[in-house]
Amino acid sequence: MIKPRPEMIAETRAKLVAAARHAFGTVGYAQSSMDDFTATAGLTRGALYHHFGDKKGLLQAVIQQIDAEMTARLNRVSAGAATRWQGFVDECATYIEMALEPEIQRIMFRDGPAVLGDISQWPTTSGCIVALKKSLGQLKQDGMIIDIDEEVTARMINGASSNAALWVANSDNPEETSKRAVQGFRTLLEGLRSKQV
Amino acid sequence: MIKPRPEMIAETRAKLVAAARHAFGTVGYAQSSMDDFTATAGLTRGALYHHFGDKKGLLQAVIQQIDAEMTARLNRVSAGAATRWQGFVDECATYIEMALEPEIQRIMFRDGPAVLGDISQWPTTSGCIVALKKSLGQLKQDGMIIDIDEEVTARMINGASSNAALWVANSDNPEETSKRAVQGFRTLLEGLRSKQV
DNA sequence: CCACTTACATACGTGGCGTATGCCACAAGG
DNA sequence: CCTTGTGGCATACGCCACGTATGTAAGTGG
Repeated sequence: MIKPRPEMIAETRAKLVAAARHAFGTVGYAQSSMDDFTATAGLTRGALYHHFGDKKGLLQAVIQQIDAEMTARLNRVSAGAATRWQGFVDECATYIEMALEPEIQRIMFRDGPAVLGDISQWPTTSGCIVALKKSLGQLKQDGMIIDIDEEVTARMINGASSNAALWVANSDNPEETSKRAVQGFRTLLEGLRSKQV
Repeated sequence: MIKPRPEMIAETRAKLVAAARHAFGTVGYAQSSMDDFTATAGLTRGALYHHFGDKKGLLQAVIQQIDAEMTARLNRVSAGAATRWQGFVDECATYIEMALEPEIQRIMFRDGPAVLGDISQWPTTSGCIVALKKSLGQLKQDGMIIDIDEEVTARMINGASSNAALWVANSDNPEETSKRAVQGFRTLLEGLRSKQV
């Protein structure tokens, strides 16, 4: 019944990440007291410093977890679409939808960049950016889209969607505004398609 | 020789804003000690709390100042272009260039949103967004661009350029990367033009 | 000239962070 | 077994930064 040692450690780390994720996602990184959320995990800051070095280290771990979830979700969406182009569009729409979730928005698009800097500087390169780049590369190979710089375009799509989401989430009428945003996004993406009549 | 009272006050406020702007722009908002940068302005936190309420209030004042400068710069650029479309493209390119400046990037695109939330929630609505919207509206009236949602598009351009700039600024070779970014941006904007043969 | 406000400085309390240290469980070696 | 580490985590301490409460001098209106 007694769990093996490595499992206990993993559980401790998971509990800390979960507690921090909740705190960061609700009240924000700077407003989250380490004493508080470690206590809710049944631990103290001692465990935190031991496993993650400092508050920023824990934020990185949280981000890594969320990013993995988001990447998996994006891959599922693009894989389930009829055409590659449709898959890409769906992927972008999903990206906006995800950016609407308060936890993702706060951690991935606001506090994350503010505390850790640009994504490319993060230890764990963002899987979402990679996923977008991959989709763009395939579309280019297939001749579905014009000749673009995948890296640049992926970055801009990332920025555009996160910003659009921020705007939607803070609007008076999120549902309706969301439709406007997604529609505007589709229009923007249409401009990337090949002019095949 | 003795300056009138209101002028003294304005000077005090200006000194605080300037000192905070420098501190925020170099070491970042969270890392800036109020005691430190008020001291470099020859004042104390007492003056800060009196005029700006708290640290966030001072950040708002700093942002307002920078935003005014950026808006003026954007307006100059678009006014000096040959055509409206060219003016708009130049405006966007200028936006990316501005986002490359460390002070603007840090304050306007990283710490600002992280501390104050979405721009639309800021007390002083961002003049830059308004400028972009205005340009888009005129282009639409002129029939130069397809039918788009100006608000959404302005937001996405804002997000795309700020993110692209963040990427450029942290790349190994900023000059070359900047060219790639601007070029990619132009390509994206081309997609908005009317299909007038 | 006096009451009152304004524009700041000073003083204090609190809370959060980082580090140093301590304790306990477990694992390895004799 | 006993002993000697070592890793996992808690406790204790000091520091720094923020916010507020209070003080004070200069200005302002009646």
